[in-house]
Amino acid sequence: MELYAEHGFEQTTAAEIAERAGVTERTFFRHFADKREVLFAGSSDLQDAVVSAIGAAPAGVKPIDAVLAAMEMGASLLPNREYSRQRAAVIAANPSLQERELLKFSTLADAVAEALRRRGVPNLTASLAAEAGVTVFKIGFETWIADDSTGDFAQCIRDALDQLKALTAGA
Amino acid sequence: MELYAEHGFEQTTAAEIAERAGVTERTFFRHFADKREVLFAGSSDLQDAVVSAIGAAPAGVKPIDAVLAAMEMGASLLPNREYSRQRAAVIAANPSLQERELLKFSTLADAVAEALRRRGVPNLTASLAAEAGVTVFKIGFETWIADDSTGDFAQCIRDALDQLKALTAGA
DNA sequence: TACGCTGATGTCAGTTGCTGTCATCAGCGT
DNA sequence: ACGCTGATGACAGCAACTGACATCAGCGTA
Repeated sequence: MELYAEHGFEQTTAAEIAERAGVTERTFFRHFADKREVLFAGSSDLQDAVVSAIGAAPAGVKPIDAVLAAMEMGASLLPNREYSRQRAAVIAANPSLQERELLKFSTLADAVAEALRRRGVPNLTASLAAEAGVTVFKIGFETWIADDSTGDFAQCIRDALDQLKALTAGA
Repeated sequence: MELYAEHGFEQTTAAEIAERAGVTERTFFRHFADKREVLFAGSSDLQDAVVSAIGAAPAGVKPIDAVLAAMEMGASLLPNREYSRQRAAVIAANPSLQERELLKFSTLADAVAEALRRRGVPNLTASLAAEAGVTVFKIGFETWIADDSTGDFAQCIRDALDQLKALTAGA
């Protein structure tokens, strides 16, 4: 993060990261699949928590509500706002990092959909609920780290879902 | 596409693609930013069509309906189902290609949101409507190329949106 | 026709991300 | 003391890209 924020992602070589960490470049690539993965090390923890939260929801809870609760819970696992903002800035400055982040979200959505299906939610419904959940998480995150944001992350997510509901409500 | 489908994406070198095309490797990289971009050459056409479709919607149309119409229109620009299926299989077999596809969809969503804002749609609403539209496009596409699919692409998209509406409807 | 401009291509060298392979070495149980 | 195992270092190598320069075809113009 230090090197990426200071010199930019592309200008930072793997050798420099390894040197800063006091190891060899080869060792660096044993710990991280590639240069980008460094910024997404904790994403599997988030996914595990969200998936287990879905599984722990009481029976009878509607899919979208189970997903919302899981996302709010996952929101509490993120680092503080200042760090999140800096990390987001690094990612926003580089397309290949955006690609990786999108893949992580996509993988998360697939895992959420799978967790819903295990609860008996039909195939298409599970996929759509999962995608909707990830979308409100993403948009809620953007709102949260925006300069004029005041509320907490979970509130931002709820607001986004309310907006989505209003949007899709038939006329 | 031929080489990717035959030997796989990673097993195909840029030199081989260039040779097949009768040009130098350097020339190949002058036409495509990287190895992956070959499979996404037409994505900007799709984006342009969708964005202009949003702009052409009659005033007073609700955002979600304008987006739906634009997505149905964009659906008609894709190649036939057999080719789309083969291309999807190549992408599904390689994570880095999935990343690129996700980035294209994300860029499309941003462009759609921007087009909505030009129509006076509020910021957050525009983002959510755009994301919802891309989601139903993606899920509709998956349904369309599924083995047991019968209807056309536009119908798959409408079905996905109907499901999403049912999902987000309050109890 | 000769000239000069422009855009596309070829050539070549170089950097960097990433990988396979083998040696080394610390820790740890027997 | 011995052997096993997991982590690391050392090294060579491949392939994706990039920058710089030369070449060449086409094309308008004097």
